[in-house]
Amino acid sequence: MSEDYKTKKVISIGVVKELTGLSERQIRYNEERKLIFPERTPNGTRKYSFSDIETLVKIAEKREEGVQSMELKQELKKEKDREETEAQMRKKMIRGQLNAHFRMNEGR
Amino acid sequence: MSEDYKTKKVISIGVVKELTGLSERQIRYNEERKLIFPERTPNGTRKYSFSDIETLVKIAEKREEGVQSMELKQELKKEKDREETEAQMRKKMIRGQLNAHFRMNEGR
DNA sequence: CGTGTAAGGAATTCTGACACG
DNA sequence: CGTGTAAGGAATTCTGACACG
Repeated sequence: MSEDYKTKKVISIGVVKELTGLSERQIRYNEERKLIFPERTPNGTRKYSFSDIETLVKIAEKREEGVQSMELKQELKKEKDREETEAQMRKKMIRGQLNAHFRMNEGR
Repeated sequence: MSEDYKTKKVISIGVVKELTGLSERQIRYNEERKLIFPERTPNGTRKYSFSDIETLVKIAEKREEGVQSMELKQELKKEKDREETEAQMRKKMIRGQLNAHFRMNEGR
């Protein structure tokens, strides 16, 4: 529980730089544009997750194709919405199965 | 591939301190005793994985019970050996299934 | 054995700004 | 728009050592 290695914000900008090949400037710029949302330690140091790193790589690829921040933001939002919809679907499916299960046992 | 969030060494000692509640001294001491193996950045900063953090927590619990480093080391080694044995078993099982599969199709 | 601490240095990260295009 | 850079400050991390028990 609460041990989601992929989304936990524990990585400092130096490591993100290594892992993505981007400059600190580029990484911070994507935050300024509201494309990623690192957390801050009490003293203000940014902390990123592996998920953030993946997003940064995707963004960098798109940018090379000439895609601008506004469009990137909308693409990311769409992606997020889609993921949330899928999560909802899974929940409903589980609920449905549970209901089916209990109906099945009602005849006891 | 190569995206194992749990074992990738990307976390600095400050974050490890937060996540485990241990002091830097305690964290470094466990390395000195060869119980954990952080990597180093080019300039010498230690980098830990989520897996290291879990190990540290386990060690801390044992230590409170009075277990010493030598014993801890042997326990950890046993654990590691067991995991490796399990990995071997899985490989063998897969190989066995593949063999069975091909034998089945030999009759064609 | 395991842990705290003061010491001094080296590397990291942060912000706001100017620059280029 | 996206990115580089110099500037100055604040916080992090490192090592080797002395201390206590």
